[in-house]
Amino acid sequence: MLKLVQDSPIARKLGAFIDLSPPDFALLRKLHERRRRFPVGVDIIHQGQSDREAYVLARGWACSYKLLPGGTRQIVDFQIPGDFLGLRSMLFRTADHNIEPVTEIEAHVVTKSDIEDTFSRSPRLATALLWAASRDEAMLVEHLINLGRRDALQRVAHYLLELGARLRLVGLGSKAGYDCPISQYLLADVLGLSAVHVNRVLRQLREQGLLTFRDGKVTFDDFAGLVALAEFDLSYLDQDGPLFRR
Amino acid sequence: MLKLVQDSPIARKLGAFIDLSPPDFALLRKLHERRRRFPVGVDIIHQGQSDREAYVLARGWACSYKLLPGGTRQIVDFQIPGDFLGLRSMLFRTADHNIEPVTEIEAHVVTKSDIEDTFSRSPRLATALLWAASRDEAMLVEHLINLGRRDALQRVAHYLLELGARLRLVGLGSKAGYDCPISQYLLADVLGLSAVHVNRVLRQLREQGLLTFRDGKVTFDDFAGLVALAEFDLSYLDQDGPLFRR
DNA sequence: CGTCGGGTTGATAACTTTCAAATTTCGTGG
DNA sequence: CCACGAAATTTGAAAGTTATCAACCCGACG
Repeated sequence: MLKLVQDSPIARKLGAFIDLSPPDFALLRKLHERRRRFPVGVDIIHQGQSDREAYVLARGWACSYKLLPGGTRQIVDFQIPGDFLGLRSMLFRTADHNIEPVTEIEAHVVTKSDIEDTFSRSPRLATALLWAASRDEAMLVEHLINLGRRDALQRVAHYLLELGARLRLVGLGSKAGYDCPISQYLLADVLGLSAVHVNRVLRQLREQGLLTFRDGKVTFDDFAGLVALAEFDLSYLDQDGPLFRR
Repeated sequence: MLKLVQDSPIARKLGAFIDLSPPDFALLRKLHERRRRFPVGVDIIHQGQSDREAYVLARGWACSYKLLPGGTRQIVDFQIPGDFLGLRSMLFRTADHNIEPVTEIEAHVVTKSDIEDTFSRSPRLATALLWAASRDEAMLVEHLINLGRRDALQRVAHYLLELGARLRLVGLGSKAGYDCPISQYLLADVLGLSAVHVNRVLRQLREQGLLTFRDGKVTFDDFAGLVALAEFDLSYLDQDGPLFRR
């Protein structure tokens, strides 16, 4: 069972920041008690809602998004195993965005008191949580830059590379590629492009021998070339191994 | 002196979230001890740097940005009095972005131990800090949506409205308008547009009687019309008065 | 004065969206 | 096993938005 916890996505991720101690694992194990399953397509958190519960994604993919009056939507990001869902809405009066499973997902419930417990019992783990939140924000910033200053080709390449790096961190991908259950429509909504254009860009990347996205799999055909094209520098992910050691 | 602290931008801002108690003011007053001045145009934090110090902006405007290999840059956001500078880079191995004063600024130094102190001595104030951080992230998300799904006209209108709302919160603006020391070039870099296009859009907004941005002043000529055009809904700023009361 | 940064404007080029339609994929029921 | 319909992908053509390039203007300042 302890081994199970060590292999969980959240432990892998936090373990990249601090060396987790046995008591830390115990706290994490407690998180694993309340596991809940959610079907595809039904919001698990939605704008305006004010219940105070967050989750750690254990299996499957989700996405956080906001709907605009015009009917369009912007996906803020996809969440993969080990990511938090709705941590910010726990602190706000009302949730300011929606979260929806992209595949069937399983998630662990995190309550406000869990967080408070963690903060009082394990400052180290608390630091790791803050680091995780900071890292989420850094990804948000990079995403902002993607939308603001990169053209569609770079944008697609950069985002798929980032997803790859995040998945590697939790053991779900490699430099060869990864399973990616998102449609071109979803990719369009996260990248601020139209689905049609995403399709064209994917073709271009494929024809240039850089990457193939087909049948729910992203394959990096030329990792180095892709990194160069996207000007991808993963230092913003801050994942070069534990910063604080025991 | 106590009065001075209560009127400080940071106290005004946090006061919108919790009713601050006298001990809270005392802690905030401590923050006000180390005040430092920085000239225009010289980075106070830059990418890759790893000293661990953050600031609370007391006077003037700053901006956080990232440079891209091509020579372009994306401004992540402008910071106004009461905002934190570099809180995230304190937690990261190395800063992942730059911060540069837009005007001459004065800022209060915040160290890691200040934060730890606050967390242990005043859980209420700590909550307020987390709220402030969450609010920053919510603004980042809204900014992302701006870049991803709004055209240039809405984008400019929305951002200038947001700045107005933020400035009102710290007593530096009204629904009539505010002083805004940023050039059209800077506005272009924060909105992911070219300076030329920003100029055209500003002209359009002016000619439609919506807003005037001239001589360092933003004037809302038709606040309601502007809100409608930008589909501006400030609930994401979560500033409808203290959530937690004493 | 002369220069320099910021603002303004016009013309052209590039990129991306929109609209429309064909094709493929895939789950489901016959 | 095949047929069918819905959803996702693919492609072309036209329209729209924004960037780029190139001037010109203006006030601040040495």
